[in-house]
Amino acid sequence: MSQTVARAIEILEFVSQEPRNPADVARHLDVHRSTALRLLETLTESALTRRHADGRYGVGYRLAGLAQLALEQFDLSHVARPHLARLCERSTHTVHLAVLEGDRVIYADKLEPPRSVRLYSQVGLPVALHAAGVAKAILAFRSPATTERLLRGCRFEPHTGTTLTDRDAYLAQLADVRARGWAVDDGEFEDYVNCVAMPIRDASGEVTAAVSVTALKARAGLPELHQLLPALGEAASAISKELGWKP
Amino acid sequence: MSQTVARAIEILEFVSQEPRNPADVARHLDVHRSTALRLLETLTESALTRRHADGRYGVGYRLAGLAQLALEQFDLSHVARPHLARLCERSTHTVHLAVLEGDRVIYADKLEPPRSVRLYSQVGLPVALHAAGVAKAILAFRSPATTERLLRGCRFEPHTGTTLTDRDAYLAQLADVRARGWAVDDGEFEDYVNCVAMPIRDASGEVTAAVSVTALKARAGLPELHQLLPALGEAASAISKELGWKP
DNA sequence: CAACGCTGTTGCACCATGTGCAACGCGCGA
DNA sequence: TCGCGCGTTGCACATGGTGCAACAGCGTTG
Repeated sequence: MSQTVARAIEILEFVSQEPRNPADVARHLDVHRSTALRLLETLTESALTRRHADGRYGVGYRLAGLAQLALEQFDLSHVARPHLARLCERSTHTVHLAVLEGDRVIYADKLEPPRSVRLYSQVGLPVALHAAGVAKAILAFRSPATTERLLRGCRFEPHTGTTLTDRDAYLAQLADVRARGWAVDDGEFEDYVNCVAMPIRDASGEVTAAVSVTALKARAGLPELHQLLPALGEAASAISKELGWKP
Repeated sequence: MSQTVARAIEILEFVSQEPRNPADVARHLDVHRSTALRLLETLTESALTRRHADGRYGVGYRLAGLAQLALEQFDLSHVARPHLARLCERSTHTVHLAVLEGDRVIYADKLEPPRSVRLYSQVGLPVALHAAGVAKAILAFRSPATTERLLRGCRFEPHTGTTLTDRDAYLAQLADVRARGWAVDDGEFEDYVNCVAMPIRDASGEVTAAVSVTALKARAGLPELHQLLPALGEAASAISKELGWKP
């Protein structure tokens, strides 16, 4: 692991939220002002960041350009996108696509209905394996060996009153998910957000992705989200079939 | 300038074109295999890159996520986008938005009509100041001092038979651009590509951006592109007005 | 089937680079 | 006018980044 590269990446994350001046960046990284400036200069030279007229640094156009250039590498997202859009429109809630990547489950796409409250999730960030519906929807359909390996680094930290903090209880819930075909997040990561999730299968029938419908409990609780299971199932099934899955 | 960060960024550029295995990355950077692997591991840990099942590394979802997160920082692109889209549709050619950033002119947006031949330009990359229409459209309307400063690092390298390699001839052409209000690239960077460009003004009347219509000479030469000057002017003017410019 | 070449991986010594520091100038606010 | 915070630069040095050696695995070739 390269400390210097990790710092540069953290700068990108930091200034993506909003443009920041070099002193803010130095404080955020807990490094000297001259160190922050040198890292910013390197990122700016390649246009991943840019210096605004007021001296603050924000994200540069090359970040957008690289994302655009690499679009065709996000093949699953491409395939899934129209189905996610339809599900988002039908459900009027936030829809996520998540993928198993190495030892993590990462959000691969996110669609939000117009005028919705922004949820915490961001494309590219990993989920809390023990608390996220999409993670349960994936882990439930993996081999016990794989599930064990993925959970090895999981500390079952309590986030809310409903977070599962006991490994055995969690594995029991995965058995339920396997039986019924869908998973939930019952305010386990944030107590005012819940979701329902279903696995996506690839051409070999393996589960390495999942799709979910997420809402504020105040807007739609689990009972309302349960009504959306048919639509969620249709989306998950359509994506799976387009990936080559034959049920 | 941080060599380590620059290497990591070069890896991102390299694998954005297509996924690559670590040995390819090491060769590309001219570093040891273990160095390449360590840099890739750092990028992968933060999901800027990801490891495919076949061992190759491609771009990761976090790159897309950061670009999405930072969307609102590209305010000029937002303002310009609808006008660029209309111009692209009307002209049926590639449309670029470029901005002056520090001592460089960088492509900020690019729209291509369906089924068009891909041109070399990429969002986030700098242009050759002496050979690009958008650069001339910007430099022509900057103060002589700024133009001198920007051209200080310019070596007027010949790219094609029509590249301007003499500084004084270039400055004379900038005077023409100023007089008539638009610039051209007459196959100066690539001999089979030409364009027409116009400056965009901000609220204070300053020129820090430009818009262009670009085409293969085989599809549309300068005479055909000249026909598009009214439409180009409308787009440039509409964007300028939306930025607060009052003519 | 053995040999070879290439790749991925890891631990480690070492050196090149990244780092913080000091100093300075500037701008801003009290 | 003064004090403070920030941006910037040159430099000494500490540390992290680097290449190397060794190993295992895999695919190809003879």
